[in-house]
Amino acid sequence: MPEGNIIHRVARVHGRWLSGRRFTADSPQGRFEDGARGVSGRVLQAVEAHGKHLFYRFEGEVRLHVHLGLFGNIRHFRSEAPAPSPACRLRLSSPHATLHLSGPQACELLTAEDEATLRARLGEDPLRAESSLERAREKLCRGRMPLALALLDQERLSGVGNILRAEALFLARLPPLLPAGALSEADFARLWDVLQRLLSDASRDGHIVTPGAPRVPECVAGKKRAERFCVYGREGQPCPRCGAKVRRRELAARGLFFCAECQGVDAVPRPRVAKKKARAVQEKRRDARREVKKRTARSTAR
DNA sequence: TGCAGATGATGAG
DNA sequence: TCATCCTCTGCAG
Repeated sequence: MPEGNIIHRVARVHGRWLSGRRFTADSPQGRFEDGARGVSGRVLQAVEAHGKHLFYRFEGEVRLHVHLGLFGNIRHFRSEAPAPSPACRLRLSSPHATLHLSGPQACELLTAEDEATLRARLGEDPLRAESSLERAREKLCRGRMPLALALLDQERLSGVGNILRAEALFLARLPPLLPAGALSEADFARLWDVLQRLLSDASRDGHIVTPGAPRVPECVAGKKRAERFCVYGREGQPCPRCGAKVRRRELAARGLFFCAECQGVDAVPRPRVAKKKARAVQEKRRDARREVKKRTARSTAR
């Protein structure tokens, strides 16, 4: 259930613990047997995160790409590992550490070229050192797509998920339905700053805690996850800033949480997205994805 | 204990 | 826009 912060944390921890170790690999679930054979017996050289994607580089230019999606889960064990669950897609084992990957959306071997193609498609990641505010603004702030949708588009900005979207827009006091192209330079700079802070704190701490959220100290380790947030999952509850009720609405089949008072939602008309243009963009992206898949299939066959 | 919903992405229509 | 993949969590009973 990860957003970019968790992925970066995983990359950091795995890079520290697992790099330099030689792993045997298998697929208890059986759906990644060929890939596991390709990795097995190799030394892990580096682990990198880009947005919500993980890239494991093994000796011999073998690259493992993992995307956890909504359901994916990755567990690591420094001491003796338990038996893997039947859903375990990939198990990486060494005498010092074991990793169990289950339910990923993507678990595949890529060539260097495939990886470069995939990464070229991703937007700026606020947690990556080489990310640039100007490039991020250029990619995010175009067109009439509502800001809340644009933030989840990983080709515009990578690593932001539904929680971060809601919390960042709240902290930056931005209306979620504002057309991305209408965002001013100053507003974008504020949003970028908020995203960087939220992501880096969450990557360090292991969970997102929004500054100003109600009853933060008591709930961090507890079950009431929504109380770590200002608006996400708090529909009908008072906004911690102004006391107005937090609202929820569906946007592209995802729940969007916001405070209409603080974020000036009612002042912004709902944008009309140019359907024909959006469809053309979607088709272009689909073609690009197919091309990567084809190349992956060809390289696996080799 | 069982079930609905979810921190994503993709393909079909 | 909707269905699908797939697993886990939180809540109701």
